[in-house]
Amino acid sequence: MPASLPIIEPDAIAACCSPVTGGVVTDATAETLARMFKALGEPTRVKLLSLIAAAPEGEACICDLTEPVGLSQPTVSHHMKVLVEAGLATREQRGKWAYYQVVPEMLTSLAAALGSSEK
Amino acid sequence: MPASLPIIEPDAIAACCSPVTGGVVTDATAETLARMFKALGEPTRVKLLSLIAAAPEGEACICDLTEPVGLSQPTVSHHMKVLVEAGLATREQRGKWAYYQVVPEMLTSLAAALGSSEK
DNA sequence: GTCTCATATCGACAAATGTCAATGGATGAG
DNA sequence: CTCATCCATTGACATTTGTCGATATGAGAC
Repeated sequence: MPASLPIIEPDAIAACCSPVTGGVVTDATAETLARMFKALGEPTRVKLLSLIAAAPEGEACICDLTEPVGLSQPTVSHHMKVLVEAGLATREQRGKWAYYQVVPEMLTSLAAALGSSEK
Repeated sequence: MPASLPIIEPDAIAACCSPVTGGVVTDATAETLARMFKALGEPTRVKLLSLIAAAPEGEACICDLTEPVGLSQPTVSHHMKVLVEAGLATREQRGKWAYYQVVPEMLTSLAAALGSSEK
């Protein structure tokens, strides 16, 4: 990709995205939602999010993650970048380590976009 | 793909999938969730689901969908197949038309897998 | 039966994606 | 300073994916 897409901000969905089943979504909304769903569309990334959420303090570095998922360090780093760019995780550099956390508000926003058309 | 994957049944997640943020998910759970998220990982398919949900009677045929999404009939048919195989939509043949509906339970199950780690 | 219409499938193609080995940067220890 | 460690980036490759035109299937209408 020529220039990577802007990172989706935590409040992007709450503002932009009407629920999928509550009227036809705009193209922009479909695009935004799809970007986040696509990030969740790989088993490895689902597991990575799960691992981070379950880790002590709710954070983990790359070195904590490579062994559980059984992939190389560059590959895990790549997956984490995808998750961060989708707004589903954050990255914080502390010393030599990069600590990743999940963004729960983003997950709940996504959940809202899926299910909030209850009648 | 040599043989297409089995269609995910509506109650598959409720049984299999612990919430992503509520402990480390199994490989099987990550796989199942990722299959459904991947189906939602295309703007076109998000819009298709939205269009069907918003259609009268909550159903639509391919011919109703091609014009709104601006894609060819084979392409729309392909996308709908993906959604059906992910368990997010159903297909019912009535006369010459194939009527598609969304599976709301699947969406709510997915939402539950995303957000049900509230504390 | 034939003909038409709605849809699915096939074949092809370009683009995107997941993966790794090798390399590059940055940080802290000595 | 040098060295080791953690991570990101690069380049390469095979696989997957989205798209279309062409064709096949299947269900009425006649």
